[in-house]
Amino acid sequence: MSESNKYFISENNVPFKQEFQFGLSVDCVVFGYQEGQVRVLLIERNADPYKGSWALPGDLVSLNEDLEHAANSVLNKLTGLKDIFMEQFHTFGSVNRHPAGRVATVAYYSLVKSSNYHPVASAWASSIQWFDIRELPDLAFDHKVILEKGIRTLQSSIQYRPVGFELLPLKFTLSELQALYEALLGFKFDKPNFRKKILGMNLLTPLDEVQENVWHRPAKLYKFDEGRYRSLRDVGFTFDITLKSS
Amino acid sequence: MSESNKYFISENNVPFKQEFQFGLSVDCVVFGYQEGQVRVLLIERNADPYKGSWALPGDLVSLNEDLEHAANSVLNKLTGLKDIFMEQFHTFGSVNRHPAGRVATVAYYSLVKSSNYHPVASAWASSIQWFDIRELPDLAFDHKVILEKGIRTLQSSIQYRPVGFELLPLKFTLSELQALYEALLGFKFDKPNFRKKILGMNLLTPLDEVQENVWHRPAKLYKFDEGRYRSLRDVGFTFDITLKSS
DNA sequence: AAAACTTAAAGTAAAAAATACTATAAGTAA
DNA sequence: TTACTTATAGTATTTTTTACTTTAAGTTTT
Repeated sequence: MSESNKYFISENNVPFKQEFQFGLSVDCVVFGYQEGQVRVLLIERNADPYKGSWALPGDLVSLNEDLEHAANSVLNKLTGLKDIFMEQFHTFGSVNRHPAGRVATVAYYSLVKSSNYHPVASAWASSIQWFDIRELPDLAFDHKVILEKGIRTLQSSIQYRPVGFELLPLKFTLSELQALYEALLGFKFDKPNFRKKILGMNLLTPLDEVQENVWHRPAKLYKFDEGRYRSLRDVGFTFDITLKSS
Repeated sequence: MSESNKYFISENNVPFKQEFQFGLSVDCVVFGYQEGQVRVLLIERNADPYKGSWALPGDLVSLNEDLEHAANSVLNKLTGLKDIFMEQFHTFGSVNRHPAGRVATVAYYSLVKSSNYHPVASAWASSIQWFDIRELPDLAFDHKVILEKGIRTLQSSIQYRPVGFELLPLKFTLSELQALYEALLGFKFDKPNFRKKILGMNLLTPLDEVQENVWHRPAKLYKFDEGRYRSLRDVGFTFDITLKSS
């Protein structure tokens, strides 16, 4: 490539040199939490390439579209989900990752309460399904690699900032919060110590209510202190706690 | 965009729909450490756009080139630096970030001992210079934003894994290590406690040598325990220590 | 109604770590 | 010899972590 015309622009203002023949796509790793289970949202492709395969929701970005916008609009187009906050975590750009040409993909992830969302397959998704992250099907393109990196990113992110506000009911028990952490991180904690750790963060406000309709001693209900939650999320903290012992 | 020909490929196997008119670039944020100072490597552009401006070393990726390769080869082409391990940290893809068309850029960062490297301007870099990260010039494109995100990424990364092996001389004093941490994080530690914390990690091997040619009491020299260093880097840890008190 | 069972939650003792210092040592420079 | 500078050991207090034990509050079974 000669330098002199590297940035040459054609008359209709479209660059046409070989450097401008990339495709750019976004892929969304949407994690859904419900009752101790972490799942990820996959679509079944109804378009080539990889027609019939499971894949992450994703698509090519339009030339006049920002990345964040593309991520949300693609997700909406394929699944009906709207207004989901997604965070970029990595870009995958191997030369041969896409059969139709050179396509780099920017991957986003998100963690939502799956009971709040009811995805509906549309566009070139013939079906759509939550999969337990421990039981994944084969995936199109390099989506397996993307998804695995997404899982690692999720797990490390929750060590440095609080989770739960968007995932648990408004009022919840400490055991429910513990189950959430255990599902996300994949291991168990000692119950009394988990309680002390969490309570010591001043993150929770105890309520004057207890569980109902349970066949054992009802647990006290808590809610998040929203101000404290936000400040911890922004400042960050370190969640390190002993593993299982019970 | 109609679905039927979304992945249509022309006869010479080049996709030509509007989705394949992106440019993709890489930009390198190379941090250099030397004697308590953290600097970043910038080039002065000798090509349009932004000719004459300071910028991060970076360029468009070729169609048949992987991202990591592009990052290293661009850096080498512009600065002469070779074999620098760089880590991807974010992709910037605003619609109008590049005047020549739609270009998304994948940003990489690295941290090296600057005395080991002697960058030489070449290709479309008319000059090259290390800048103290606290005194940055105006930058081309959105490089200021990229660089600032790079600094934040660097600072948070060193809280979760050890640094220093590649940045300090083979034999170093605890004060030199402390100066490194203070420069990277931007604040001071209590000296005795820093020593205890670091020594308690079993990361350092004490040597039977002391500093020479200093006009005060010579400090003991240490080296990194390479095995321990690697395992801490892989497993991760949390470096949290009290701020200044001296 | 008592006993068995299940989960919640408080408490506690020991160990480890963090914190804020003080004191001392080992050199150079005046 | 004295002042000065930096290194480094030490220490006492507080805080946190860890690994438990005990007690409480309910339901279900007998």
